[in-house]
Amino acid sequence: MTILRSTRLADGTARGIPDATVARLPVYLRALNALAEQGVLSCASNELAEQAGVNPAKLRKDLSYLGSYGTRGVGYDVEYLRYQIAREMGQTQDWDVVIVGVGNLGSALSAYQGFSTRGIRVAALVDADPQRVGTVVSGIVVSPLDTLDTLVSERQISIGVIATPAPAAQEVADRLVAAGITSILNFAPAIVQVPEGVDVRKVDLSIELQILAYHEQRKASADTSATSKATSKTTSKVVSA
Amino acid sequence: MTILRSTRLADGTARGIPDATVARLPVYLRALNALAEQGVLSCASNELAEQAGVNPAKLRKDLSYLGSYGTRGVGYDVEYLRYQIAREMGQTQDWDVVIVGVGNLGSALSAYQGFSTRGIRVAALVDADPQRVGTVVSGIVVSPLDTLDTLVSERQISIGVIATPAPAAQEVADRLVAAGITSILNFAPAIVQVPEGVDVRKVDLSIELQILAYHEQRKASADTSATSKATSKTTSKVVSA
DNA sequence: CCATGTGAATACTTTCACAGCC
DNA sequence: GGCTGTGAAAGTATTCACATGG
Repeated sequence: MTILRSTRLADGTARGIPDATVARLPVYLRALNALAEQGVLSCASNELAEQAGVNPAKLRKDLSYLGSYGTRGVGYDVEYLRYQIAREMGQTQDWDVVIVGVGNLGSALSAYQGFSTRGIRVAALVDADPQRVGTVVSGIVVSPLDTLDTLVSERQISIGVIATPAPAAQEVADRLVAAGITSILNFAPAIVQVPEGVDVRKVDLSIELQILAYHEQRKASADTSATSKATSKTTSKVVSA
Repeated sequence: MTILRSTRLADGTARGIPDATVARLPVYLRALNALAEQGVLSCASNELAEQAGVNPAKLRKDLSYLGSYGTRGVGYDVEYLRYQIAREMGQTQDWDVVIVGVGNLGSALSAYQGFSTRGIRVAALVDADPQRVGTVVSGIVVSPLDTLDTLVSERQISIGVIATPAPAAQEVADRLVAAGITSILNFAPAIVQVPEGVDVRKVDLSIELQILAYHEQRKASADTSATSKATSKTTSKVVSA
């Protein structure tokens, strides 16, 4: 809906990194971590871009929003750049999340290995089902839904994850907001309404597959039209992530 | 990397729906289904847009790429529009997917209720671990990784889902491509390289949380700068999905 | 009248191409 | 010489505002 971005902070500091760039910084971070593990100390934008799966120019433009952390004629110091991006992304601290809904998806998320190394810590699990409350999932005791307020304030939780069925999503979002959460990741296939100032990101598993199905369909029909019309140039479509 | 889009098909048919629009059509479809279930027969762009969580103008523009399926002064016929979008998205047929990797995430995906009503059918499960092969997950027997070719061709599978750990992702992608798959949804936190003509979409759970953490951090620092400098206008930032 | 459908305006993103600096 | 950092250009996406037609 509405996106207001300050290009300049109140104090006059130039900020306001474009959304598209913010979404890629974690990818660069991961690529840099991989390089660091291989013992690579320095790299050029080409190499890093290749690792990250993006165009080198885009990588450089993205990094330019953070500052000038490279050396002309040389490249980037892996460790230094890694630190700068991590700092920008707020990864110098750990972020505690609460997962609401401990079904298949919620359980899988709570067991996900990739979070800890990215500054994400699953601090609490919550479920509305009394049958699940009290059970231990991934080493965490599941708490009842109405303890959200206490959990959030006591454990300094700043991010909520909705992993419930769709019908419960809006109520859970309301409760998260009431508990003071201002960032929500929603896996439920439902649109949740939140007050201004609260960020919601949505991950919808079927939608991703539906988008792929759409492209499959187009490929298929392009093929048939190509065979029926020998002179037609078929469309090649590549969307690399 | 490279995105080539044909705005016009070989036969001259006007096509080439923008990517951003394609990504939203499933959302509209879901909203329409919800309305249909409530017994709503007709709706205006405002209502549908509200349900879908988008701007009405954007909705109308999106729909205009499909054709003129509304009635001026009235709105859209729910069932008719639903069918038109479904057809455009290739949802008049079912799409079979194979999930590679039956760990926590793969299991959760195979049990996911939301797929069947969206034209997605989990047709096969595959894992490299001999311990898992032969076990039954969500009613499907897990097959060994090297039977991919047979599975894909015999069951007409067109979409592959990678739900393995990161190090295995590239090899799995290669095998999927070798088996004839041209659409891949990758949940592994790794960039996979694929040949031209293969679509890859990536869902990265930690990245979504890292993006939220970034915004949290900005909110926090905006707050502190606001308290330290009473006259400064703080930035309000809302990104609704 | 009223809500759609759409040109035109605006905003954002990507890519190019080269000046600038090591 | 070579690679970064960045203006400028090209390509997409969103939003506005109103002509259009039921």
